[in-house]
Amino acid sequence: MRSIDYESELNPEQLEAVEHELGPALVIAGAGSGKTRILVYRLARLMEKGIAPENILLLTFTRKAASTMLERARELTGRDAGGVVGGTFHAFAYSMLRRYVSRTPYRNGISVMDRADTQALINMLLKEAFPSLPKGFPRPQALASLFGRVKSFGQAPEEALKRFYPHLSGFHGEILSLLERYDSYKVSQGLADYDDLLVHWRDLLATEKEVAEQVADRFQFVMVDEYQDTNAVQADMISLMCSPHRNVMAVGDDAQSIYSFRGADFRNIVDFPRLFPGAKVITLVRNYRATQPILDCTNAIIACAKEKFSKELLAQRKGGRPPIVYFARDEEDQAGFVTARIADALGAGFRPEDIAVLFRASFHSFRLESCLQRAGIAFVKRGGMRLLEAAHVKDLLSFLRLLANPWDKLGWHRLLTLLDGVGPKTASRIADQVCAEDDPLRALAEYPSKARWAASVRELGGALDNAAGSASLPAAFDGAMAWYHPFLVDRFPLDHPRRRQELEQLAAIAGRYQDLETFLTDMALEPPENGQEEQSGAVTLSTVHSAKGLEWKIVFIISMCEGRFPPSPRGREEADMEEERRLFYVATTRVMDQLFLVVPESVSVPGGGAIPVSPSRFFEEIPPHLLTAWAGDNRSFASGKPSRRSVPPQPGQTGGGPSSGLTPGQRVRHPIFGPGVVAQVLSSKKVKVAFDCGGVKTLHLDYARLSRL
DNA sequence: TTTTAGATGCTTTTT
DNA sequence: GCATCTAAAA
Repeated sequence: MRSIDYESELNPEQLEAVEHELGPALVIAGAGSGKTRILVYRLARLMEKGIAPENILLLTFTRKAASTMLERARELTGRDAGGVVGGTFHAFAYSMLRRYVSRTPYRNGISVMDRADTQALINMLLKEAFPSLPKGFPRPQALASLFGRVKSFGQAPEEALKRFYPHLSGFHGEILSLLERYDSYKVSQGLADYDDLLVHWRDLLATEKEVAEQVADRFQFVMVDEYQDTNAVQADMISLMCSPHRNVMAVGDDAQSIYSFRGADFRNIVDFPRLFPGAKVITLVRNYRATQPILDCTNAIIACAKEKFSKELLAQRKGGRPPIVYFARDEEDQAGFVTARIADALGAGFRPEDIAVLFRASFHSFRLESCLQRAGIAFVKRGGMRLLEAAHVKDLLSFLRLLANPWDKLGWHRLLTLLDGVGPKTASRIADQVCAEDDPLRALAEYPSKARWAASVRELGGALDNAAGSASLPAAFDGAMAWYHPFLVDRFPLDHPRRRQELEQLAAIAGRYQDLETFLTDMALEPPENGQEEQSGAVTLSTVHSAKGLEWKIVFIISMCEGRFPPSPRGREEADMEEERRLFYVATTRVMDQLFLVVPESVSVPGGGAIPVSPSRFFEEIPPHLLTAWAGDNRSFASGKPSRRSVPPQPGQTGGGPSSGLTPGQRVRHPIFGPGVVAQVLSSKKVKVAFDCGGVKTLHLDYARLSRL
């Protein structure tokens, strides 16, 4: 076994956190300050001190984070850390609920619903309650997120409604009764949505003293990662599980709280010392990831946050270059710029894995994706539409789900409506009839009807019945594929080969499972990341949310304009802007060496066409001298020619163009660097400007949007 | 009455 | 691209 020299491998603050043994502790770990390192080393240290792995609980944001940390702890100590229970709050709560299922409202098993199921169920109940939706009543999607919000608030639903949805006050009664029906339906059908897993476990801990004691006894040391993204129910859960021994260490960064839309409240982290009086608070600000010019910028961004634990990151690395800003004419130009710079970097010896492009919302990268494809640059995309949410995957999973639970009306509905001539009405009728039987699968196979769709209905029943009898999960999967394939081709004439491939990927994943139930649960709780995730030789494209906790040498943040990042402020509150700022902070703290901020001057709108947009408001929060404007050519990668930029002169601005008429001494304003004076005219396209904020910049008039003062 | 096709609208972010 | 809405066809 290797002995670890903690003093030399950790800085003093890290060491303090790692050596912490008993009692509550809160570690405020700034971005890049070695947060994972602390958790891993502390895990190792606890085991070294003789704590049994079984007595340690590690709650993380993704299962992957947990398994990575366990693996690293194992490498560090040479001991098996496999006894440590680690995973997401949801997965942990689910496993506990299963253990104590007899004490829960659920009689038999619990199956986990994913978002699509949740949506479908709400839709069904909504239609039952209101055959036609009252005017102004929230739509199914809005209702689903409302329910989630209300339940993760952790208090009486009425209170949550009053607090978060005052504008719906006219419907509160209806919403509450719908919520009640939704909850009781799930219990009666053995279903649980994400929030139910947390809420039921919390309730069990709160009401059954014996359970709480047993759990506290089992998990004597609890570590919580990403504490800033916990919601009220999760905080309750921690408090209930840890109150006997108080050996809980929460690690997080209030500045990186970006999940309030699903009930996370960064005040949890601020309140931790109050929840656990006497908690040791350790703050880590030494940043090992980036260089000071980058951190000056990120510090400036987060300094504008209204509520936070104040801290400034300090670079431990020397040198470095400030972020580079590029103004793109439109999204095509933006894509071309990023592609060209990526090609440059690859040419300069960077590996594709060193590079990432980040954006606020998944669809922002569409243009870039096709541009990269044309350029022959491989990429993987994280975040956005999950494999599981694609229609064809849902179809196939519905088939499998019916094998596990033949009374799953939602599954029936989905499959039956695929059949020619069967719409929602017919599907519901058949589902109701079949579900009343002891063996719904067989009942469908023998479904008596003379309608023109009767044969295809019986065929579906036969396929299901057949697959149900198959020996293994892969065999059942094959059965599902055999039945589904004709529908796949019919429904997706354009891209069914691609979709088929995805289904085969899914089949490969399913092949690793013994048991159908486990497979389905895992799919809901920890969906596979888009296919071959850690694929080497590929640049990463990612939403900012999915980039949390990761780092790259070169990072591009694209679509840095109003309406994209932040998204249109329509009906949004200041609190949302605070979260947007934190999100921007998360994005900028992913970078190690070079950060590019790309600002399109126009973006395309759904109907086709483009509208002009202004740079993101967050630029106003960064002192201009901390940024550099891109001064090189933008070679359009596809054509190999410099892209010709003809920016139409905008009101109050000098257009690009040779006759910009700027002369030394002229006062100008730059959207980012602010006011300044022209120091020297280098060519018809280039001028040197001395900015009032200090700093002389050479600006390319095609790129810089200078306005005369 | 039910189904379907065709148009429209609308897109944060995720366990 | 997807889900929902609307108007025409079975």
